[in-house]
Amino acid sequence: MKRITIRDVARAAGVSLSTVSRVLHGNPTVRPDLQERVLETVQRLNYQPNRMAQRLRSNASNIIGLVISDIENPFFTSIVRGVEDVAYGQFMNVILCNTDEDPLKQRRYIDIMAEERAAGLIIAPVHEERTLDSLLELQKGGVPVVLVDRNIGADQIDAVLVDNFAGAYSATRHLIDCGRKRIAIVNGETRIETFADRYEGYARALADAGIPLDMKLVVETAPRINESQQATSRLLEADHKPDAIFAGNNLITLGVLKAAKQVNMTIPQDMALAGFDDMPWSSELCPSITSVAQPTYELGQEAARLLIRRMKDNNAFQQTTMMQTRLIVRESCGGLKSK
Amino acid sequence: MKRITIRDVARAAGVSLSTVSRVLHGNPTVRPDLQERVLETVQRLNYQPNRMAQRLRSNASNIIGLVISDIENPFFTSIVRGVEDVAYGQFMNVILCNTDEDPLKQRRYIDIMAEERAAGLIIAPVHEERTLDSLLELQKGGVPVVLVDRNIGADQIDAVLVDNFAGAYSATRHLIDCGRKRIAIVNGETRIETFADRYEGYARALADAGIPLDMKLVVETAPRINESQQATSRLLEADHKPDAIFAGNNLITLGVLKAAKQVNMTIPQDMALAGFDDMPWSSELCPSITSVAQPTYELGQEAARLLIRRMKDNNAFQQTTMMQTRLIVRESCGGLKSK
DNA sequence: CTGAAAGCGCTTACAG
DNA sequence: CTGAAAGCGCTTACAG
Repeated sequence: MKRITIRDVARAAGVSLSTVSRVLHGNPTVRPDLQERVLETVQRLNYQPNRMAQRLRSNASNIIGLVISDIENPFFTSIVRGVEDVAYGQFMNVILCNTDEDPLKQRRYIDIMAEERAAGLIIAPVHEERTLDSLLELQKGGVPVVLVDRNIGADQIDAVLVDNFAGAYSATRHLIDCGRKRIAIVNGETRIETFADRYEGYARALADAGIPLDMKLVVETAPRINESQQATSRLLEADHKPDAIFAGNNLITLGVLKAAKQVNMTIPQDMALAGFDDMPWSSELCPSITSVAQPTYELGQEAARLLIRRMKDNNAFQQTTMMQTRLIVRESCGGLKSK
Repeated sequence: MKRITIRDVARAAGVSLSTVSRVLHGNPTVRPDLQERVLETVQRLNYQPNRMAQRLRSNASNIIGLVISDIENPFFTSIVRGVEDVAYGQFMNVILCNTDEDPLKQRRYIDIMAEERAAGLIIAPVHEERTLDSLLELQKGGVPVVLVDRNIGADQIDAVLVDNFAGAYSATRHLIDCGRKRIAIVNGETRIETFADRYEGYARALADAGIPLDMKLVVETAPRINESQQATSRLLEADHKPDAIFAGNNLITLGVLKAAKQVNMTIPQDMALAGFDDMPWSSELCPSITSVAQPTYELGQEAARLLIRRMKDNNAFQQTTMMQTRLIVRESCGGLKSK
């Protein structure tokens, strides 16, 4: 099963390696008849260049690496679509890696992208000691990098971010406006920037309304359905129950719903619920869920645009794009309390 | 920004290239003191081998390519998790590509995987003239291939499949048992094997119950929320409405729900609904949805296992694993009609 | 046990 | 306009 090489083509077409290579790269200095003969031979032998060899020489590829942290979170898959749609418009291909919030996997995938000579890297990073350094190194090595969704403290790397603080503030404020007093937060781990920002927004909204922060109402959990359901169960079985929950993302929202059902609490009567991420099913849930919509697809698009911009001009000034969220009010918080 | 090469290491450590290479590959014939010196130098210079060059020579990688057709469909992302978990156990990395059901993109990604010298390929293929051939070619070229979810007619390629026919049959049968007479199907395009099988299961269940097939109740749509919502709207605004709908996948189910709400039809009173794919939110919807659960995670695991098996023994007999579904009955079909 | 050399499949100055 | 040759960074027989 020997592969056809450029040498085979050259021999079959009766020309030199150089000529074949030139034809393949659209070099115009080749005599038309030779060009045709080469093209015909390439077809006939079904020759496919060996990219390893190509890249060993010239170091380029048309692959964009996209590293996300949870493939099962629709937030990220929507970003993927945004990236892909812009990338395809530029004839780039997108390759995806899922780190699962695991610094080890992240490191492996960053290495792979470097070694595969990706044309660029878009990453929703897990913060970890060496992450920033390795990204900066990658960038210095000629692979443009764009951060998406999570700022790991670099004003040296282009980034596309969401105003998580403001989003969480608006949701919490809404719960307060609905007359809730004991507002809990079930949140992802605050070692992850987005969740830290959401916590801050929540805390600030409470403070601004003169509601003291009760740490018994602050729950941190892995941002997944099962884990957050269990964490919420513990919260709801404890002594002083909350009369409202702000959920840190869409998976946590589902976890909270399941936990509430389990202990027979009715939403919004017994407890209000607002959550981050608006999903296609948010409006179809029982009850429909008030949620903070993020511009996920647009995040992906913008990240790809920034990356391509930097691929074209590696000296471009660093740019951070910040996008706002939108609160979508539905049934899960009850009505507003009239003043 | 010149990269450190093996030559730099050799020079710095005062040995030959060969020796460095041997140390890096754990070749035991190297004197311990030299070995240590080399290792120390590698560390100090932060040397990372160039994979392009490595693979140009020895053709191996530890990357499994995983090609799916819709990154936004939770069915596929759950498969991804299954593949990853098994792959990591074998120290393989997984790289994902999203074809979007587009034969062109699929072709590009298959090529990329071939050119990147992936150690193996798992694919949920879009059926298209050349797909099977290119996969067979890849396999002959030494890259093991496993089909997942979709059989494109190859008993020459290992495959992990779901019994879509039986799943669709059981859901349709259930709707019949609930006393429904005018049962529609809103399905994905039957050019895709899974949807074709589901259609067959639906049709057979009707036939077995002596209910004539009414082609006005057979709707084909892109298997996405918006498209299926629109298609369902047209169905529900037409003359003789259905009294039940069988939805071809989880995204279509959401589309049907939205369409029903739009025309003020109440489920299950005005119309029953059962759908393929059980999702975390299926139980929280309004009403909770009767659905056909697929072993998604297990599909991914088994696919990875088959792939690794073949990587170890390229002469293994072809194997097809068929998995069954499970009908989960909830509120959306109303109660069973007692006989 | 170690080094010099060939070669993987390409691209690209360099001559002509 | 075209070819011969060098070289990308490795690995691996082949000598010693």
